[in-house]
Amino acid sequence: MLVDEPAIDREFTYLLPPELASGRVPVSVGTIVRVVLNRRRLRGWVTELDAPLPADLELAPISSVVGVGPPPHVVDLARWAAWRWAGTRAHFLRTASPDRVVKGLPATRPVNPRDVVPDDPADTPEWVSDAFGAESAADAVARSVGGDRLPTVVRLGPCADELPLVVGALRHGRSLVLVPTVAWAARLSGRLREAGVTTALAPRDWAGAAAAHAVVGTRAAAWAPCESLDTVIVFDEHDEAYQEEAAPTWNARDVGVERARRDGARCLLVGPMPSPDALVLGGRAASGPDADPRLDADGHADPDSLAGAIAVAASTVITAARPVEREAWPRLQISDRRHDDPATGEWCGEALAELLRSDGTVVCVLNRTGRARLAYCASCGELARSRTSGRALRLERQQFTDPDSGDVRPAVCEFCGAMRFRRARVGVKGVAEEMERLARRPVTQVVGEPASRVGTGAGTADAGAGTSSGRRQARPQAGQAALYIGTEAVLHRLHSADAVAFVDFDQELTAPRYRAGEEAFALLVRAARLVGPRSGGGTILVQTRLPNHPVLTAAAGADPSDWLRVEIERRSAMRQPPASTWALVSGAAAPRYVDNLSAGLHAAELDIAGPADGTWRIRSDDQVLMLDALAAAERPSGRLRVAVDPLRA
DNA sequence: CGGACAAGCTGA
DNA sequence: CAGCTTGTCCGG
Repeated sequence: MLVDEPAIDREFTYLLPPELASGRVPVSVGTIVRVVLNRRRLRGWVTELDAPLPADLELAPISSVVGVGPPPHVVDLARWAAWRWAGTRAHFLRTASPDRVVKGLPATRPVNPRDVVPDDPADTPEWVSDAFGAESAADAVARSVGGDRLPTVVRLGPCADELPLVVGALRHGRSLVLVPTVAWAARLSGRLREAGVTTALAPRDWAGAAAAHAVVGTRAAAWAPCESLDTVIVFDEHDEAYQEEAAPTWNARDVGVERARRDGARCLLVGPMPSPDALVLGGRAASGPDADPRLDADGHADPDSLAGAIAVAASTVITAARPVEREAWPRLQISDRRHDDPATGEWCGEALAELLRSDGTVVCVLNRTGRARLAYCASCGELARSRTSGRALRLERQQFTDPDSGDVRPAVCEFCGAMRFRRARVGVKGVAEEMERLARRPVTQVVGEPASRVGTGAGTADAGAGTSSGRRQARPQAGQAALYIGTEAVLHRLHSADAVAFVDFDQELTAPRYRAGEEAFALLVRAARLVGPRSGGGTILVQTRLPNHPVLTAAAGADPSDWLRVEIERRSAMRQPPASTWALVSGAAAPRYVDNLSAGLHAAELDIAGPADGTWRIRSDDQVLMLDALAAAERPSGRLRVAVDPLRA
């Protein structure tokens, strides 16, 4: 058995007294038990029955059987995840276990889809049938080399209804549906129940998940105790909410993909923009040393075949017809700040001013961080950016510093040759006050937790209430029109608006993070959900000095494929995830752990850099080799953090 | 992790 | 040298 103490990542053997073996809770792999280890009473999981008896050792008995735990295949999944994110099994088994004691599971009945899902193929859009229909090219490739069914990537506009896809899946059998937010999970499970589907909202209804036909939930639901899944669907698979920020930095989408692979289930990765990670998953069954059709005989990735696999996946993305996808996006209006009349204020262009004076509900987004970072040409208005990475250059004493290379060069505009630059400077408080004056109506500020009002006017901040069932609210109620300003949190707290305006989008587009473009796109997706579909007449307004940035072109045209191609090429060229696997190693024990790594078998093929700020960066183009090396290196005692492919790096 | 036990530091 | 801190080891 394994104790619930991640720092003790070792198995111990105990005796199972006959009276506990025949108790109310049957003992199997995954069962939660209580033991005494080194005078401490600890909870833990059974990992093996009839384990070999260690010689010359008096075994202690298990103290008690606590309750039902994760099923054996989930215990094994935890073993895989511990390898995949260089963590401990206990960490994942915790996530996979109920938060209260469960003494028994409801009986699993065979699923008859006709009984639980209204059969209305006439209402089923073509792209939904496509997602379940003929084997995709990627499937065919995988089968031809004897591999498993690969995930299918489905592009679904932000305002499209997800229900037909879920219903399509339920017609085939049991489904695990992952969504990024609790509100979304609650809404979807409510709709499924209304339709008569036996639904469990995981992880709250942990035991129910074992027998339900549909299991719906957020990140932790990837570990729900369901059996014999037919389909795993991940909605908004690009969403950062799926990834744990603390080490181990596991991602629920990836767990879902692996789970589907192990169950032989269909896997749909759905979202307005297929993430580069999803395309890699769709192109290779990234599933450890066991079986991977894209790996050579020694289990290592061939970069050429990986690139080919990504290309196959990209070309087999399932999409709705163009007009349908366009309808699922609101209009995107780009306000080019390079030539805007500065008389309307440093932060506010003509288009935004007009929007503020309108009588609709307008949500303004302004991330206050790094506000003094951007510099733009005083004569032509172009933003100063690195030619290689597109990141914003920092202006100091008439000189530019490239955040990547550290190169310093004189501040000369690459577009017009002028030598005078201004700093883009916007503070949220000042903007809120000026905005109120400009709009002649109260502005509600949404930053941290509760919404607070600025100024004196009335105006209610009915944020975060969320509807628990029914369709996403598309339009605000009459008379509720209001003006909001906030950090991106405002997009999570409100659920509908006539317009969303990004006061300074360049900050998102040029942020010094390799996922900046993806994150910027994700913001536009959130905004689109507030505003509603194209026919609703709502608008996303983006103030920018980069009006031709591919992220903006993608959202404006409701087609992210061109941008995605560029993004994947850049990630490959710069050896960023998912083209390369990274691990950040820090903590007091980090120096000794890195020593062990460099002394290991494949050290020559690892790119070890650091320490910078006490953190080492390990990198390899070969994920399997890298993760094997991380697992093989002995972990010295003391604090050690290993973050595999963290979001911010 | 946290209890045990050993080795090191301190103060009257 | 008792009393306390700090460090290392190890668990069934």
